[in-house]
Amino acid sequence: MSGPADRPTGVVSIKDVAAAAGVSPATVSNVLNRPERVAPATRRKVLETIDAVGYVRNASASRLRILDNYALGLLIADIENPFLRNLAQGAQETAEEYGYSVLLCDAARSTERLIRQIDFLAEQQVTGVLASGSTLPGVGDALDKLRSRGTKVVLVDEAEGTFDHCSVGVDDERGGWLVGSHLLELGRRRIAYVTIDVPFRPFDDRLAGLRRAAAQHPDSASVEIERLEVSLESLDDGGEAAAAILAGGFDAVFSANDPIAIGLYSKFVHAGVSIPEDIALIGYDDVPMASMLPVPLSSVRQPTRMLGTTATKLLIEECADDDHEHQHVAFRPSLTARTSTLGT
Amino acid sequence: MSGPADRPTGVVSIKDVAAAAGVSPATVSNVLNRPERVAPATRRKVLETIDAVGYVRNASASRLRILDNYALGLLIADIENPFLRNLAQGAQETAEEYGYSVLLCDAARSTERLIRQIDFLAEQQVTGVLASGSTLPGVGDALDKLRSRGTKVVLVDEAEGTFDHCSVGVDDERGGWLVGSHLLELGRRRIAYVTIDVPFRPFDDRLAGLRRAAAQHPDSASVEIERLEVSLESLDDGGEAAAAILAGGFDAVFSANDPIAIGLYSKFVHAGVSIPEDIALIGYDDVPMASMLPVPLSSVRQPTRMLGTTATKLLIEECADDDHEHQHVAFRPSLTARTSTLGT
DNA sequence: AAACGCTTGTAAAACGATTTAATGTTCGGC
DNA sequence: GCCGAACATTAAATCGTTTTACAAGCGTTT
Repeated sequence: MSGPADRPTGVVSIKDVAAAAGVSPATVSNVLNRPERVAPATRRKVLETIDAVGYVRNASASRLRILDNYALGLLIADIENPFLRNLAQGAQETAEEYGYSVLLCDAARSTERLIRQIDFLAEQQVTGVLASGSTLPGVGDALDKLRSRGTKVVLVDEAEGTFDHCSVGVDDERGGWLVGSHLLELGRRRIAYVTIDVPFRPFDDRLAGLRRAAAQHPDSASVEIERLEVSLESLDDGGEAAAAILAGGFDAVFSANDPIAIGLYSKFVHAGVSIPEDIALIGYDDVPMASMLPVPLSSVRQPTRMLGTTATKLLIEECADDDHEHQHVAFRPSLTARTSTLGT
Repeated sequence: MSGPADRPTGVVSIKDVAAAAGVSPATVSNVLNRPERVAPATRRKVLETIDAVGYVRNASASRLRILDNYALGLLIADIENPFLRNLAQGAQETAEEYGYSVLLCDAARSTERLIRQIDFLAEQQVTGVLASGSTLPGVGDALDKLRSRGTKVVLVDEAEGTFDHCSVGVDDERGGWLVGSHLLELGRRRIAYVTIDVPFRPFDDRLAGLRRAAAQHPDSASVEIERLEVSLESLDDGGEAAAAILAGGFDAVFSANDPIAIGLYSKFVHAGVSIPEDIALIGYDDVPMASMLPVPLSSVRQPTRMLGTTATKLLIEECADDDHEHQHVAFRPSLTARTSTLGT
């Protein structure tokens, strides 16, 4: 499958183009970067030559000279997480819109890899980084080091607001509160909160919100909330949790994310429990699958895509503006009530 | 949050380190790249200095000089697709293992963006590219151009085998055949194949395999196969398809992927149809959710992760070896039978 | 005709890391 | 005390692109 006469001899540089077009390298560079500075006839000839010899700009050389490469790093702790994935897509799109290129890094749940990716981005001299997972051990330090070198950093999925950087997050406490209010309004009183067996800030915040809703309830004395755990490694095997819930006489289950909820749903169906008559069930994240279950699952939706676009805009603004005020934006989650809590 | 006295003045280069350590830049470089060539005492001092001044290697400068940067591009047509996502993870892991860094590019279903990403990778001078989506219009040409510049390219999710590159894929025709054989063996005769409304090679291959299984059946005259479509944009709204299936008197449904199958499942449950007594249901891809449904879904599992690792190994081998024989590896899918076809 | 401005084009010096070839240094052996 | 080998270090060239400062050409104005 031979194209035109192959040019096996290494890379073709701007000098080769210059020679072939009978101009100087500087002119070729001008054609590429400030076309208005070169006469139309010359410009055309150079462009033709570029096409003919198959020249492609060497980004390394360019960046070396330029110093700002208009590249952003997008640090995703786990691309399997739909929250982060949507966020990444919003970020990618926005960056593109503003003419920035994006280096997408997935740490696949490994803290160690996340830190390696930070080092990688540092070596790549990206202008800014959009980072998730900053609360993982060691990650915050690595990001601080990055920032001290002048790289702009915006944190995502982290609503705290006292550090010297921008951040964008969702108000998880409010999300939990929404769920609590919803369940209590429906008359549920014994609520199980099912979460994972490793500490994870957002999940804890959701529980706090749930508890606040309970405390605010007029009949708060009658409300009971219990925290249960499932193993992070085997979400689909929430068997013990399901058993504990059935044995515990709960009339509602709030699970810290949708996959857990769906696993529980399946267990409940097998046990002959009807949702929501016997037990109301609600998840978090509103994954596409939630609305597709036989009993559509109530869930809390987060404006993930917008998180990504907003964070990216903040980051780009910080990269462009020298005097820049750090901002902390917290988005509000919204509850989508479906059959699994409302009934039909 | 100030660490040690910040060094706001731009980047610290190898020269700065050299000056601070009282050696020449060459020595610093040697410490970094061939530590055995420098006396232990000097080495230690240089390393300390690097740490003290916070030096980070400038990848652009390094790559410019080196020419081979041991970087691979990972071109993913759609990171939402679990098949490609798993593949990407396998690839990433393997690349890491061999000391290659990875530039992960997600085209988010846009052909135009995919092509831009190819150009981006070309400018980055990556050594090789692992590409999906090569059958999309224009992508093949862009990859050819890349290859003509000397970049190694391995195709994924593409079982064809006559071009001048390696490729790795799954035998989709066989996958369809497995499903057909399974359903026929269970006594099903009127089979609906539900796919999306845009042409997609792997999905068509699955149908072909299904038809072959039917043709091979001793009682092939009694077997009926019909192809139905759902809109790509609204998988969860396969309402018409579900209605058509119920009206059509089918006793089995094979859907081209799991999300479609799960959507249909939900519709069937609402219509009071029991699975698999009235209609057997089987999907494709074996997503985690498949086994979590109240009626666990039969599906076809592809060795996606291994696809990624194998493809990456081929790519790296091609990058390292000058004389390299192109290979075409086709993996075999396997059927996981669950309640949705077997019953209890 | 001299002076000026405007348009095009170019030579040459960066950018930071690597590497080759050469220069110092040290030290054991005689 | 001298020679050569082995070791440690370095000066300088190089990678490809961008940019600054300048030169050349040419038309217009005075």
